Amino acid sequence: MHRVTIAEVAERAGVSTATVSRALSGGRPVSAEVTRRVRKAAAELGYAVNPIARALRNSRTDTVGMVVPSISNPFFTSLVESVEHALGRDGKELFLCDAQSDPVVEAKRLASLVSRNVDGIIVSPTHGTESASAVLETARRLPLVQLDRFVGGTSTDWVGVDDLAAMRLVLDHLHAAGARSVAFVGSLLTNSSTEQRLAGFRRRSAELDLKVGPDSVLLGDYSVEWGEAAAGKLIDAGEPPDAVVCADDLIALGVTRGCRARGVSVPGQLQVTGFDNIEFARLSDPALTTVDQPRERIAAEAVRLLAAAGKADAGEKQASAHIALVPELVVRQSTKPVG
Amino acid sequence: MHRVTIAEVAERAGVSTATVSRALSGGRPVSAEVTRRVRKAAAELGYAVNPIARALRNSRTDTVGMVVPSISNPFFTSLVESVEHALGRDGKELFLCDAQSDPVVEAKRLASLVSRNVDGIIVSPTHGTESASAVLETARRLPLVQLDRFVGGTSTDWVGVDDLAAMRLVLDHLHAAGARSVAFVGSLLTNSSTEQRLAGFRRRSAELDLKVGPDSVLLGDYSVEWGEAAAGKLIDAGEPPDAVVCADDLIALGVTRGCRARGVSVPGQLQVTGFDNIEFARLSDPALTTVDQPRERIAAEAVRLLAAAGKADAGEKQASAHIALVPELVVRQSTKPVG
DNA sequence: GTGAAAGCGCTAACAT
DNA sequence: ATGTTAGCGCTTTCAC
Repeated sequence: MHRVTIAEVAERAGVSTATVSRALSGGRPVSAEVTRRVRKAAAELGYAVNPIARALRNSRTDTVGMVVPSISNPFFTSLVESVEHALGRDGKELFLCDAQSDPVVEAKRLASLVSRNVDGIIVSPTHGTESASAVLETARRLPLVQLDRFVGGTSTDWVGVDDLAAMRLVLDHLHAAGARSVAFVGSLLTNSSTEQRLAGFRRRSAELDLKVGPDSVLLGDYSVEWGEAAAGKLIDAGEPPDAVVCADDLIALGVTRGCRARGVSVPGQLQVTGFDNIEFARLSDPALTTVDQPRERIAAEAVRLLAAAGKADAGEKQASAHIALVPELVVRQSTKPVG
Repeated sequence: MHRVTIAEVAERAGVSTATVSRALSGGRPVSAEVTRRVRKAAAELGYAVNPIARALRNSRTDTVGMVVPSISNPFFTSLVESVEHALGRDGKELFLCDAQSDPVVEAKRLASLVSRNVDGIIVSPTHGTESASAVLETARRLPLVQLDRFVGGTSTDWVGVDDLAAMRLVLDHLHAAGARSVAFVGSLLTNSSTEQRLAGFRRRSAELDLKVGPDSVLLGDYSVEWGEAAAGKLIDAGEPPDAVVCADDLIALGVTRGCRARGVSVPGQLQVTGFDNIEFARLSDPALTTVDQPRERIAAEAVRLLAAAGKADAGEKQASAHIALVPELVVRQSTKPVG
């Protein structure tokens, strides 16, 4: 139950601890013969570096921290998987934290990651304004990339999807599928995703001359329950729209349920679209037409930015990058087929 | 961009570094006056302990590692949430790792957690046999609790659900709901969950004199796709059973879809049950009758065992505990109402 | 109750 | 190419 240290390897190989360090991890030249002896000794003893000692010495941990708003939201877990893929290629590990949709918890997690000397942080902020101070403060101390969502003063790197382009795809499709009046169901405007998507929705629906009734923009939260409630409001108010555009798939699944509960057929009487393309979007009935986020690409860009920031770190802050990737529309059965 | 150290706090408070350490974290007595001065100095400087230095010194990290088979399985993410709750109460943090359903990745993650000196590990092994060596090896070095699933030689602590009791609940319900022939759809017998559940299924169906056809036990993996395929096999073979018992909710959702695709009504012609009670079990149509796992309780027990093992660690290994909690049946619309 | 000093395991200067 | 040594920031004897 005793941990093998570098000193024991050194003794066994008949060299100094410095040489062991260099032979195993160092960039510095060590003779082939010695390297071989050291490797052998290390293997025999079952030596593994102590990352804690190394981190204390190097102030580098080869670990990236990630904070997501909610680990139970399938979109974020799929994003986590993609980030792990991308980091794996660089030999880095991921320290994942759940903010539990609470900016206070989020701030704690960020502080904890900083104090643990992670090499960089990937965060999708829970709240558009309340998360701002913690995120910006963290960004002053460490390389930080915002993913998907972002907070107010966008002075940090960000990677996400082009929400405006996404809404163009969605509305163009609905227009082609015969919709003439549309509604939008999102979360309260406390995060950038809904904000951007709503802006895109308004702009494109105006351009296409799609009617948006006065009570046709409903904001709640990212949940099935809210989608269900929103569908109720739209239908019970009379004159429901031809189509409902949702800010994420969970909401869209709820809207679909709400419609069914009230005997409104989807897509027959009312078309529904989602956003994110989570697995259940494909599995629900009717399968959801939605916007597919290029997760792997998003994750890869984020990891790249983080690595770049880590290197440039010495040479003071460089200009921050905002990378908006263009998403794809996945057409399924919750919207009408287009000629 | 400079990190405040204990030395600076000491200087400002006019005391030694040892005193600062004792005043802030130590159990040792420090005069009230000095404590106050130290606290003040620390606050003014914005001091926060460096967990890495502390860990190197103490070989304790106040961090627990957790490894789950798949972070995209909603059951495991909900379990993670519960574990976080339980740990939060002890002021510990969670280092979460995804094994990507691969024993090789799992072994790497376990090794990494060990080398990072986490105080203990909670793991739900991906594989009943292939995970065994890594899990047992890890358990020799650190307090370790298996959650939900477990590997072969159960010489470590384990917390989960009483699968046999669960199957009794399920089959008793189906029997009361009029089913006379039943089938079972699970994953290959490479993990304890399916194994136990299948054993419980066989025993109770025999006791109740429920018919289990020769081709009525289908094993694949924990996925919607497999459930769908399995439903196809059962139906296409002719003489489908009255009810299909599934080893988890994802499979059950798939079976339901498969039935619908073939025009078999659920629960009219065929009843379906799941296991876990993930969120989508409630949301699917028809809503799924399933076994609810007492996640919070499972998590709390796991954390308690880990803490106990941590303390007892000095006094050599104590007997390991196997805690099987009794689950509840949640009756919804995928089974027929009972008188 | 408080201070001085050693040392956790590692790596980067600085020798040689 | 290799060895010697200092020190990352903290806690904990051991003195007083």
